Amino acid sequence: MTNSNRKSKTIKPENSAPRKRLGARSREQQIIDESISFFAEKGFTGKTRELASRLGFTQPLLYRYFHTKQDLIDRVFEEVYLNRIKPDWIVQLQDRSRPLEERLCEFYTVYSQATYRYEWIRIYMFSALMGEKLNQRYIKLIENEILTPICLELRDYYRLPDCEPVSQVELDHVWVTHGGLFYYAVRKHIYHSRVGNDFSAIVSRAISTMLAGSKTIFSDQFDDA
Amino acid sequence: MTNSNRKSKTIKPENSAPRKRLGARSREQQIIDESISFFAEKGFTGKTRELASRLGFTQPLLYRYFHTKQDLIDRVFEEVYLNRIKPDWIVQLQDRSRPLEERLCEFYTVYSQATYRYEWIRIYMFSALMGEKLNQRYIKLIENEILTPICLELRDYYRLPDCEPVSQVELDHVWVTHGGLFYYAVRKHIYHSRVGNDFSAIVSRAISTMLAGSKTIFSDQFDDA
DNA sequence: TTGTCTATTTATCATCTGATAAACTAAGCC
DNA sequence: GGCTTAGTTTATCAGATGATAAATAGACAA
Repeated sequence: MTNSNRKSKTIKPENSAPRKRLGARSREQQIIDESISFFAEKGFTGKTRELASRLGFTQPLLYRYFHTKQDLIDRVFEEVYLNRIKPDWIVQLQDRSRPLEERLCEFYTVYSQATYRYEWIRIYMFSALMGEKLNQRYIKLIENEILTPICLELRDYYRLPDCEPVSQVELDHVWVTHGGLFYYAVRKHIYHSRVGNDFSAIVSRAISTMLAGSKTIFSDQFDDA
Repeated sequence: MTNSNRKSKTIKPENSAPRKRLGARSREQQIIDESISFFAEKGFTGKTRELASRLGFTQPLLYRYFHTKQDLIDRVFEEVYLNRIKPDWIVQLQDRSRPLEERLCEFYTVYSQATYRYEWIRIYMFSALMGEKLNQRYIKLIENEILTPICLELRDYYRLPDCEPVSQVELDHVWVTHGGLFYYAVRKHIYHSRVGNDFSAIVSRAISTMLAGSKTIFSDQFDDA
């Protein structure tokens, strides 16, 4: 009865491909690549059999390359979170020989190209909802390596003193713009919503608005100092 | 063997509560309430046995009130998406006898109180990742009932003509602020991140910035008209 | 008290799903 | 060819999970 609907044992001559046999290295990378795409679409409750089916082989083969499903998921996390932010971006961001508006637009262009992708955005959100610690570490990284430097550049832009540490108020304020731009990717890849197709123009307008309108917010930080 | 770890059959005198017996109505509402909290935390792959355990009764009882798990999830969706946006908010938003800045701040205060909650934000994001159609309908509702009116108020604010329909550029621009504020709730409830505790002040600064800095963005819409 | 109704539990099923062991087979080497 | 190595499949397990049927028991009425 279990065998009644299995007829593939001996009858497989019409299958054009005899059977691919990949080396361990390339097979492993192939699995990781497809897993990113697969888990991005289905979430981490996606079934191993369906993943294997997409890869064109049977489910137990996955366990030759990854001891458990969680091991595979961890590798996917690594791939998603690791080396996303290039240190050079922050260096460029702080190059005061160029206009801040230009630097910010350029930064968000390269940053968005690296992260505002279907796979990245969705895996990022899935893992955050799961309470993954990597996500929280990543947020701290963004605050320390990106938003805090931006706050300091804004102080310089508004010709304000730069003695005190960046406050939560300043941080929250740049988070609004940062989050607003990130939310473009959420609308596109998670909500599957219709969005404007010229993202660099959206960035340009958002940055221009923030610079033109935030002076008093940053100034107020030093009123009673 | 199956029975070896079951000792609750006859021995249950020490359990203080003998056994609650609720009416159908109140039990059903109790299940929905707890389900919202449960699925918000675990996602919709949360197990029915764990949900029942939280409710203090056994798993099959769920199936007396909801025919399938999906039925229960659908009820949770309804509860989350239904009647979130009160028509009066939009009426107030368009009351030009009051300053726009004041109206926008007030709107985002009531709007955030209704939606920027742990349960709501998480269920919203889980369902969006699942590709729920209700989510896409909700986004359209926001665009039509909230963001488009805001764009029209901004045109009035900048004393621009109000003849053409609201463009995608205008919409995308107010989406940045709207999304930036929404992202505050994402950081708080999904990333479990440290956020400023005075959200109304954050709203106030974001609105003030947008109004002070967006004039050229909206004006440019009518340059070549 | 007794009886009826229905809320709740116990027992159980069928299927799914992650994981393992063993059989199979393609590829390289002698 | 025959041998060895390693990539792949087949068969299968054990536990989890949504769902159902039947047994149990609290509440209320006569």
